[in-house]
Amino acid sequence: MLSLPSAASTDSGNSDSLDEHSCPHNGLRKLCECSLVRLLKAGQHLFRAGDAQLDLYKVESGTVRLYKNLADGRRQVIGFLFAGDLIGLELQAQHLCSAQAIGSASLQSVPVATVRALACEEPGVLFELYANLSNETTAAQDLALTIGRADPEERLARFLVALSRRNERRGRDSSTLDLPMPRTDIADHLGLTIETVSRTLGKLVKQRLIKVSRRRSVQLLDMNGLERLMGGLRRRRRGQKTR
Amino acid sequence: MLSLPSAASTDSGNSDSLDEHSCPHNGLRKLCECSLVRLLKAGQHLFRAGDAQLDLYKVESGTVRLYKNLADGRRQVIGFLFAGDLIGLELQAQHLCSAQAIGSASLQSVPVATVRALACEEPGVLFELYANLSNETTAAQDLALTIGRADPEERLARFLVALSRRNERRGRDSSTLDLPMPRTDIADHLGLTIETVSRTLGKLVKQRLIKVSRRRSVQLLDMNGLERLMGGLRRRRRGQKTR
DNA sequence: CGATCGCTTGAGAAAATTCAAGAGCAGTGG
DNA sequence: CCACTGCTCTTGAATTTTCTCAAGCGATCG
Repeated sequence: MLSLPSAASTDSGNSDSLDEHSCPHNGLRKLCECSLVRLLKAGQHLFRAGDAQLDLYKVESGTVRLYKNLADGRRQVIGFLFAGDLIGLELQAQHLCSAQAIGSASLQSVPVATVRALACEEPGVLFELYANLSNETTAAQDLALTIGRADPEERLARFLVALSRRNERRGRDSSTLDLPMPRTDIADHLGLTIETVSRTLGKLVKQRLIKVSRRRSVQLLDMNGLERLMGGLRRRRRGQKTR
Repeated sequence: MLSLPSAASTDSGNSDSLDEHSCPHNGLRKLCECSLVRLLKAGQHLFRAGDAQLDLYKVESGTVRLYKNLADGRRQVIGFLFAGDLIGLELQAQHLCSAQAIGSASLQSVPVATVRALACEEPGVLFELYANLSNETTAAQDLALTIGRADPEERLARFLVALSRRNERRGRDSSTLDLPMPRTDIADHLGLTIETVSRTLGKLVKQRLIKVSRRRSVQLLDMNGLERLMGGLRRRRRGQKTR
């Protein structure tokens, strides 16, 4: 009864660093039926960390960034959510991340109480939410791997390939990426500075792995090369142990 | 009906960077009743990334590390699991992390099929698993913040405070920590090298924030100081923007 | 007691950040 | 249509941080 994603690719770096949800079927459609629409302008917050969680959201259009802050303002972008993605799956009493629109966005919202009620009477709904939350967990863990152990080139490769795979799953062109977010967001997502992001993108261009047009559009020219980078077969330096 | 953790502390760095699960009540107890016990020796794997997920586990004793690898062996430790923690909540077809015992450990295991069956007939079970998975997600996101935006001193502080809060929740002494994992694990968890971990612990000692005994036992001498560090009120350098 | 393993410490090297311009693009209004 | 202005992004040079490499130390175990 539990519909589990058969995705489960081979090894490291397989899953999306962006929260990814397949098109809702059965149960989730029902949820959408009782939803209200919420429109956000560029930069507007959907909610902030610490706010009570009142609703579960689904992105209809636009892009939303999820992020956390340290007390002095340093920011970690946890993920970018696109059309079809669910926000607020944690169902905690209070939000632990902030969610903010990049450009203008529209979302559907369903009160958490409604979600719970529906989940109680229809187990399929809860199963689907569970599967989605599970993907979110995986994405966050992959992000930790990316940030914790990959160098800037690898981080960018992982980020771009993740976006590409996402496109693929949605049946869109996997080699043409639109980056709706500014470089600051990419930097804060990958644990780098904007300068390093810029320079590193430059390196990828020089290696003919990608092509960047008008700053926000990226062509992936060499998928194999990017995936090799992403996997982390680092040209090893001096004596590096292979465990 | 959904029993949500009322935890939800104020802001950043609130939640545990270690997967934390309150004592199972109601539903989960039932799961435990149909469990088998599995014993692991030091260093033995419970499963590896890519293995089919057959069971859901609960740590009975000992410590387990969850980790991911890049292709060349670089490792990111996602978290440490202690007695009471659940492993395998993602319920994906295949494991996406590896799980390995640190020292010897014992675990209870329940076949995933059994979990699903129980979850179908008893919604409370699924709700509890959901809440636990939600905590795991939060932990992974916090880890991303830690690794992505905190300096080594802050990372260690966050790590130690997380362990302390965990102890507190379990009703144990929150200022005496036992670190069952070697420095390599801490380094791979926090995105540092063992040398940096060692030096940074030294700094914390010199600041009288902690005391280290016999390498694996840590006394937290100044909780406020540690929490200040953890929050990230960084002595700001030159002109740092405050957003 | 010597060996091994885990950890610490130091010195030098590499990498990413910081600071400071400068370039490219978009939108505005003359 | 074209300056003008503001913003984002890129590039360069210097600095800082962390990593790397290499010992050294201290326990624990045959």
